[in-house]
Amino acid sequence: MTFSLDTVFSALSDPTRRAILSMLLEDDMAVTDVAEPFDMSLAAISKHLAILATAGLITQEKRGRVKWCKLEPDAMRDASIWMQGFGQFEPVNLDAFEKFLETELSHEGGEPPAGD
Amino acid sequence: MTFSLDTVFSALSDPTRRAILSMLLEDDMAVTDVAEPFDMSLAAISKHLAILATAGLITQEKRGRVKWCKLEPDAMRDASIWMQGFGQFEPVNLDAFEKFLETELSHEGGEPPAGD
DNA sequence: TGCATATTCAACGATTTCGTTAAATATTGC
DNA sequence: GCAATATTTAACGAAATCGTTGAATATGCA
Repeated sequence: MTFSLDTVFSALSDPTRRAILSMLLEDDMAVTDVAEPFDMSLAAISKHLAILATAGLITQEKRGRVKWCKLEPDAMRDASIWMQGFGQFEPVNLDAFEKFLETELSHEGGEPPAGD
Repeated sequence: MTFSLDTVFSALSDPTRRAILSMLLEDDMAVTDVAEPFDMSLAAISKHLAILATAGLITQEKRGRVKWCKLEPDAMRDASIWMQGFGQFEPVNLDAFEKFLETELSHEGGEPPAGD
């Protein structure tokens, strides 16, 4: 499944939504728990989550009365690649490079990425 | 100079603006020439360029009565790094890696980039 | 000086975005 | 069934976004 650069970049342009994505990096979370640290109504957070879901950046699965939010970083792939087409982002790409190698090594076996 | 993720992602969320950035990948351009392929008023394009400039994604320099627009891909650096923090976007990072090496080599002498 | 070219500014309207509050809808568990 | 919990929906308002048109403003050139 692929999502438009429009919706992905637009979703990422809001600081609340970026903060939510960072939180989900740690673990899946229920809507209420996502909302907790923000000084904003639950309804507002619910809408932010809907926007993230539309962009494909998260998925939501309802178990019982709780809706769990799960990060889907693959949705950033196209956007990330698009940006990479513009160049090299000089000094810090050394970090990116290290990270690159790191992941390459950790993947050693070359397990196939979960299909999307 | 660093620009906010808010403004960068927001600037990138519009297809017209992304198209403009792609055009500028080829060469610097005057405002009128940027506008030419679009089915939109010159004033509208002028505003899009202002948004790109505010985000740091382009710079504009007036020479005579012509304002030249220049791509500033470095402004994407922070945003790109932020995204990389979410993962590795597997297959295509090989391309990114090749590009990385390529630039490393082409920089061999280490010419200082024009200061900004 | 005066006209053409290059670009922006100002005012406007339609639409979207971001937040609010209050009410609706599930779902759980006694 | 009833109360508590989890989440969304609806209606609203303020502000931002995206485009338009028409008038300014600079600059180049004969």
